[in-house]
Amino acid sequence: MLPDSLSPQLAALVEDIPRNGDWIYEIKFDGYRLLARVDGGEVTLFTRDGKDWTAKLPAQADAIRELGLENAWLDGEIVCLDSHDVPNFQLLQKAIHDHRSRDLVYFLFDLPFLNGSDSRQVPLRERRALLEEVLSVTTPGILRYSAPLEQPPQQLLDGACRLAMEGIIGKRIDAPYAGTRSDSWIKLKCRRRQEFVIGGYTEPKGSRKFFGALLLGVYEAGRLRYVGRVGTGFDREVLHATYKQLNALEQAKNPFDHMPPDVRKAEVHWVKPRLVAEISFAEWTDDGLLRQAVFHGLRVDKPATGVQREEAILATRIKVTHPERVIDPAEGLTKLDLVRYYERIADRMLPWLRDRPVYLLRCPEGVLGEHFFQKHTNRTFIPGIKTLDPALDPGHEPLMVIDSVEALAGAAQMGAIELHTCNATADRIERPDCMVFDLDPDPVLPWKKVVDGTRLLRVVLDELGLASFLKTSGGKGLHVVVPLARRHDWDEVSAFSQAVARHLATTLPKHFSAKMGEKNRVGKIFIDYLRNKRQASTVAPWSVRARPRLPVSVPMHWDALDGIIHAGQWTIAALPSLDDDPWKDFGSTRQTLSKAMKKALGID
DNA sequence: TAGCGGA
DNA sequence: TCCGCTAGTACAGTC
DNA sequence: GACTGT
Ligand SMILES: [Mn+2]
Ligand SMILES: [Mn+2]
Repeated sequence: MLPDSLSPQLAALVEDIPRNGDWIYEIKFDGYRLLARVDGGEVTLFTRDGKDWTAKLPAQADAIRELGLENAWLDGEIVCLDSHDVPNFQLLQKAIHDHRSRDLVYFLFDLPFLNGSDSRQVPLRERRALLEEVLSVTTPGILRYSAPLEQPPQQLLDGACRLAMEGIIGKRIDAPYAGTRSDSWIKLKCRRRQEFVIGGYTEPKGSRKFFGALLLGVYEAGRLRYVGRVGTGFDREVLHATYKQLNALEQAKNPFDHMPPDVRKAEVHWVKPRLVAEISFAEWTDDGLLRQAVFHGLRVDKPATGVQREEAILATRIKVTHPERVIDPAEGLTKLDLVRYYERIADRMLPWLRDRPVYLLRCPEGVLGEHFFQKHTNRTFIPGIKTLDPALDPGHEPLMVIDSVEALAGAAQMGAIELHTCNATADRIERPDCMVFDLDPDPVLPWKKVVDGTRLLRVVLDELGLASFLKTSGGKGLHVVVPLARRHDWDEVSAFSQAVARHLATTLPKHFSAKMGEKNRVGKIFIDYLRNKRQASTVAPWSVRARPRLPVSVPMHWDALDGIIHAGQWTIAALPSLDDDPWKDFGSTRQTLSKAMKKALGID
């Protein structure tokens, strides 16, 4: 009997090409795994986790139907081939977004059920013969048979890596179809390789001479971050030569920004972070550490301070149209300048963007041209952008999330100069995780008054017991942000912020207004608490503003407040030092709005 | 900006 | 293939 | 009820 669902066989990750057994090899498709269920005339397409994608891929469903099978389960991968016939994941995402299923190719590689019989127990060799026969009635186009590659596996792997593909898949020709991860299917991944700074070494153990492992790091925002150790890849001679160089650089102080978690103080020697090592490794772990690092030599030609984590994403740099278009006539800044800024600032900015809806202020003709605000994906496709469950904003296209350099630069390519974020994360959208006070001064108010007013707001928040963080707006005023535990709902946070604004406007009516509108803030600062409404948003930290000179909203230390001379003081061309992060404690500050605070503000 | 329909 | 057209937020607050 | 600022 034909099952309603089928769990696909997955490949186990292995390090080495197997020596025993009969294997066939295929390229590791850069696409989505797709299973097809045929029952009479009815075809359903399922993703690896069982989502029904039939409606997204009508051309493939039709093509399968035309095979005229009584019933079957077919297994394969849906891909989009680029102009060189190489599967390209980005093109695939775009084609699916655009509903262009005709441009996609469904490579089929297995046939676990056919015409009433369960072929999962028959050897792969026979299943593939059946599959080839089934597909012989159609000319290869939308459906193709994934023919095994003919060269020896090592050659295949080398070739795949040269083409920047992920690796290759091996399958045992005599094995049944396992509905789980199994070692009869293996994946051989391309190893990664880059340079790292040596920040220390450990004592040798046993018969090992000179040192045990090198402690490696990369620079991130001016600090050396530990990424793991490497203890293999050197012969005795290299070991000795490296040791001599390390010895000369020994110092008492740990050069990393944190103590490496996996080394004991007693066994470690720190060195000045000057030496650069070439390392290959299997992959980055989710914690940002190296897996299976191997030493390949010292690099004498590279300065250590330039060593950073190299992202595979850099290979897929987005295409910038009209790079020379001047988007800011005041300074002659171009669209390419904007894209480069966002690429450069991504590491700093992404933590404030990931996990929450982002809204774009798009200015395709630059800061002086018409602009519009975009909350939903609509027709725009930005490579790498994530979409949220449409249920978060019913009756609309999905909301967007940016969590990669690629998507950030892609947004800029789409003419998005400003990025605004929601005060809540997508997973708990009804519980804001911060409260924003947007200080909007009368434009003619002397700057000193703005600084004084901002300090007064801080004092009030301090007295309530709330820590707050400061940033420039990039426009006329400053922003003060209070991190919150995700406990209160929008109405509560909004009412609280309004009460704070009212309190200041009541006690210091010469300085503050709690009412919107130009007339209400003559000679004063309007404390805009309306940023705390459910559908409102605030310009994100590190966002550029769509104003002359392209100013940036920059996070600041409170004790730097007096040094600020203008809210638009920093621009994409002139940023403060990024060495330290003034908001580094933001994430660990979780505060609740207590009864006592509300009482102090007179909220019932 | 880019998708679309029409020329 | 080229060209012109068009969509793209949601509020509270103020007057 | 229209208009405004964000
Ligand atoms: Mn403002
Ligand atoms: Mn405002």
